[in-house]
Amino acid sequence: MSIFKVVTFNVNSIKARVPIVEALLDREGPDVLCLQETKTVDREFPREIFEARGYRVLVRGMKAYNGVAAAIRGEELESFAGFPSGEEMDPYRLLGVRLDGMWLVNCYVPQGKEIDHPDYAYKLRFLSRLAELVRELEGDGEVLLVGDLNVAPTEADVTNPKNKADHVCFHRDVREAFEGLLGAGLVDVFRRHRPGEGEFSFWDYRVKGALERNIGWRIDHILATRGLADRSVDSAVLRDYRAMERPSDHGPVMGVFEL
DNA sequence: ATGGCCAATTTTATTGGA
Repeated sequence: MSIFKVVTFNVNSIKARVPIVEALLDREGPDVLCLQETKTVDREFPREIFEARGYRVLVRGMKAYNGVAAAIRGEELESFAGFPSGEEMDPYRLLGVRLDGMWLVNCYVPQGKEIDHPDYAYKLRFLSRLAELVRELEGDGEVLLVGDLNVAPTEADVTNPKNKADHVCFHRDVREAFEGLLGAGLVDVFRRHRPGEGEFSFWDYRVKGALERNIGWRIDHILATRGLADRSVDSAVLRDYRAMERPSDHGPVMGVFEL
């Protein structure tokens, strides 16, 4: 029996977040750290902060936008970026890594902009493909899907849900798409351990005192297939990192498993 | 209460984020 800790963190630029990510690695010592919105081309990614601490790092980044990375302890057995038959930007939003005993999937789902914007249709397609991918990967065993899914799945996952019906992160269609992931066999690991209200992972910079007043969204998720979810022992939002100097607008989300 | 923020690039404005 060993402890396996995963942390997912939308960094909103890896270069701007080096001190916070270093603190996260040193204090939490995750086995796997998945990052989104790294906003940095691969040759400029600060691999050294991970490698100096004994991690291997897989990156798929581009200039200014998007970008995902995974820091892992030990060797990946196999990896991929994007969907088998996907779209141009998908590889900068989806990283799959075969670890010992599971497929790890790190994703940054498109935000969608507005309900009538083409990006929202792309978001729904992305989530639909993600559910399809999960079903395929389940053929190999357990699947751990983490990342910024840009969906608050229930009314408990956002402040003032009543006026968010047409929001691209809360619209009924996008919540239905999230349900499609659960329908593919994934379990909301965070909710298994934290059933209460006011559990958020994103607090908008623009809302004055958002963190102190806890006005936010739970859009960063840790989902796992049943066998893995049954071995989870804890999950939490690490909001201290949102309160640090020069923070991301997201907080890291942690999941702990006994494997 | 979605902007008043923040980060990046096309930088002393614009764009995207959620």
